Amino acid sequence: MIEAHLRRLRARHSISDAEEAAIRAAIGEIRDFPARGTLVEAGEEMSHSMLLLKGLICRYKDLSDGQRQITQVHVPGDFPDLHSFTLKKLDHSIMTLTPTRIAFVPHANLNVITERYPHLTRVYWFSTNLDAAIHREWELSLGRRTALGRCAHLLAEFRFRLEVVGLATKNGYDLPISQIDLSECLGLTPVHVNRSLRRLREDGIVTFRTGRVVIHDLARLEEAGEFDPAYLYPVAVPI
Amino acid sequence: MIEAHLRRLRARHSISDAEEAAIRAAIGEIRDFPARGTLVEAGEEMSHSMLLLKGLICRYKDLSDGQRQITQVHVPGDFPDLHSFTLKKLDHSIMTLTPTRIAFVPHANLNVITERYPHLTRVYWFSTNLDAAIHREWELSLGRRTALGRCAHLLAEFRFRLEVVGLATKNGYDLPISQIDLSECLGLTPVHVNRSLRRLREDGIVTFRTGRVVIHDLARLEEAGEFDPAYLYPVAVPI
DNA sequence: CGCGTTTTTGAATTTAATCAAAGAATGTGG
DNA sequence: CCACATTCTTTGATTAAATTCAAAAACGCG
Repeated sequence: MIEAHLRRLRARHSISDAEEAAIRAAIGEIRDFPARGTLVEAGEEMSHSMLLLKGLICRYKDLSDGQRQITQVHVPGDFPDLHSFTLKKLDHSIMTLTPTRIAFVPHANLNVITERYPHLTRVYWFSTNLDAAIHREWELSLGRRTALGRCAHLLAEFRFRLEVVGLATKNGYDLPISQIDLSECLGLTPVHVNRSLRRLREDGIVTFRTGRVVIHDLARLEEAGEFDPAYLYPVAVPI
Repeated sequence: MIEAHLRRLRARHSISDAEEAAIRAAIGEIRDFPARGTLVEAGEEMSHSMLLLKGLICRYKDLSDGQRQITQVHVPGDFPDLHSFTLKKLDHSIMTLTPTRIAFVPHANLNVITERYPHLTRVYWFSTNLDAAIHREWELSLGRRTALGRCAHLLAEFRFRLEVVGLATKNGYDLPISQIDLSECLGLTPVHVNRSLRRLREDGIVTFRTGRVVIHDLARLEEAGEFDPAYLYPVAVPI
């Protein structure tokens, strides 16, 4: 059930049996949610964090004219609002992109972890710092990459993150979201995303269609987006 | 010496005498650095974190063609690379923008804090989560705000963060950096930043000149940037 | 004072947004 | 299972925003 999460943690750190037991003990209710539903509104007071078991969700912020910026997309195994444990009120909203299954982890249980399991606390701290590293890479995309580069980079990032939890190969992965969703990640209009994707397709690099990403040439995809996975910390780091 | 840092922490959380002592005990060497110098190169292995006592520094990432995106600017009292405690290798570089004074905090000492001071650990975890919240707001700026809105928002954010540590008033603050630096924060060219700043000045909102920001109309500045300080967590949150 | 950097401005170009509308896919209720 | 409605994708034409190129003016430092 939380296998994807453990796999994600163990990709970077060693987790002892006692720590795994502590994680399992911290988990409360498990619930399913339909696609495109609000999970948390910005400013809401949180008393639990959510562990994503299945599906895709995103965090986003809106401007007053309705323009939306998705600040991060989460894949199974992620702990999308672990930061609410210390922030309490979130500065952003969270919604499902696809049907999802979520495990709720009460903050009281996370507090027990910080009191009794310093190493596991550091591992979870690392996890929120990894989220911040992804934010920084997106800042680079939004601020400096071209439309084509942004699209390529995002598709490469998703592939890499999904592969860590066994949901992608070198050749492709399921991504059942719309080009509108992509445009809200990329700071572009849906029309321009569509044109950029056409270009990537016509150049024989990648095809995104009907909820699936088919990669024709991974090397060229990563090159087009200047994707370097170092910011995703793929290597184990003892802490 | 670390008064700005304590002030910043205590703006949000209560710090006990024992915790303050633990912070002071964790501090190692203190050094001064000139303006525009590299403090850390991306990918470098870190064994300490840096506490900014005086001056301004930034974190940034470059593309291969030399384009630079500054992902965050740090003000006195900030712990700019506290995240290196868990990440070890940084995904970005760090440089000084102005002459600075920095206190080095060995990771070994931070480790002691996580083993012995769970509450202080949560406070520092909060601190890195606050950094991530700033990243998200910058993603919104870079992805969706207009050039004018980005400039206004950034100047409003700097004012707010500097006021927390007593370095800004409602009327202005020192900001001894160039328009080129601003353009690297904002994902714009220096030329366009210059034009946006002229517009803000001619509209009687704010003047940025010779290292100083003079605010003519704070309400209109924050309105122009749709600045809402909620993401900076100005209110105390018990954790 | 003189040199290098930064700021400022103008003109031309490029990129991406906007507007508009036709097709394709998806989901729903009958 | 089909018909219809809705949403999403795709394309073309036009407009707007920001970049690029160029050069002069101002500033800051040694």
